[in-house]
Amino acid sequence: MPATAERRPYRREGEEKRREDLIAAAMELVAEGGPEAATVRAIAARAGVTPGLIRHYFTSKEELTHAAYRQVMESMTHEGMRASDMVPGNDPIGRLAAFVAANFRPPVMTPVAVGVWAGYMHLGRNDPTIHAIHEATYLGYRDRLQDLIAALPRPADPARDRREAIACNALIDGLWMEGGSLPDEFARGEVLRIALDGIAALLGIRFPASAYPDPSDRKTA
Amino acid sequence: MPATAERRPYRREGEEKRREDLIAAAMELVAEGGPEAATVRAIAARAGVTPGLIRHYFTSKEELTHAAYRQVMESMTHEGMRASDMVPGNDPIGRLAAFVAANFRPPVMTPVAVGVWAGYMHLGRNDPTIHAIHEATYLGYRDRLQDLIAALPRPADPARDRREAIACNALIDGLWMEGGSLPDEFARGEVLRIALDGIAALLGIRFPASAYPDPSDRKTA
DNA sequence: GCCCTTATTATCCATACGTATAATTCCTTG
DNA sequence: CAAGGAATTATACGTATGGATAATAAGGGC
Repeated sequence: MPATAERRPYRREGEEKRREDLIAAAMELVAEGGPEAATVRAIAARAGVTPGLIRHYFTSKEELTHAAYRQVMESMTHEGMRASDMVPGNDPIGRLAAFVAANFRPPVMTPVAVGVWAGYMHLGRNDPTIHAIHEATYLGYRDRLQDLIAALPRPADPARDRREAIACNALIDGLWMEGGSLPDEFARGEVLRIALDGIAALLGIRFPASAYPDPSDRKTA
Repeated sequence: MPATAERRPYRREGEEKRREDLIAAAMELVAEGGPEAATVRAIAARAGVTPGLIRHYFTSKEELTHAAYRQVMESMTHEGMRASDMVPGNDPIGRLAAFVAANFRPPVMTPVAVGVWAGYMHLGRNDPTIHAIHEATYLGYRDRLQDLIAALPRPADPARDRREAIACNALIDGLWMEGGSLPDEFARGEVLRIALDGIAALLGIRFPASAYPDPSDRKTA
């Protein structure tokens, strides 16, 4: 053992940036290889630090991975709500279309997001915190969708709205999963087009042509 | 250390039974806690043997878990095909309804099946064997669905059939996931009813009342 | 009823994991 | 420019994992 054991040089960073970097590194690794690939050592290497630092910012590795999971899930819901809230005027169909469309473009429909979701899905059955995050984001999403459906210009029927929200949510989930995990399987804009057509059929409405992606991308491969 | 170290007594079993037991044990553990819970020691304990025996029947732990995964996936596809093939006469709508219904009852829609599916889903991105099994069962399922849709009594339109098969597949997937992982969230038969209504809306058809579950179970909670 | 094959158990090994703690170096404050 | 504190690295520990090998006993063939 040489006495000249060189110690790795480093820079001090703000707490916020370090936490963000570690969460981002954990997200990437979970997306790539599932939760079991997001080891303390791998996360640290990806973030460019040494493993010990993780426990300086998080009381345990679990806390870090939970934070990463929550961030992915919340970002997805927030994207949809933000898009629908941006539609001006009293336009229930336009708001619904915007909400749907947000799910089928980055940053929501990406291999990373789908990978994280899949990697954590089964953990919710054993980990109460994961389960709580999953339930909160999942049911919150569906409730938001049901609100948009209930606002459509037609006779009120809460039981029907519930069933249709469940169906639309399932359709969006399935398409999002396929489109995000097999991006080369579909033409540009194809998944969104199928989603809008499907939701219109499920609800008995029509979306305006402006809600659809550019027709030049509509090729069905 | 006592010299009377008692060796565990055992019975010799046929190779077939031992393999089945080990696969079943691996399936259960994957369903309960994901692939990382299916350790060599846990599988052996569940099957009532000692860890060394696994390597006597399988060249590696991977080979065992792949066998378990393939068995779960193939059983799901076979259930749907078997149900639709059992419909007598030239009855495309009845065959489609039977295919759909098979997905929303045991042994297809169970927490175990959904757990195995979720546990292995993300592994397909790195493990070529898992990916091949996933792709074969997944696309095979969708092709089967598209065949049933193409057989409906209406003008032929392959491009439309493809889009509708993608949409129906996504709807079934999403509902199957929800219904299997949150069984207490839905009334008996509710998921199947929503699925049939949704697919009918997506395809512009109507299923006969006989395709639906017993009306006494239709309560919407 | 003995023996021999082999199914099964027991033990060992190298590795990787999460965590705890000690040692250092960067940066700010005066 | 000195000093102290905190951010970061380095090292060590206990445990669990998958796999390899040696020891044993169950049960069928003669």
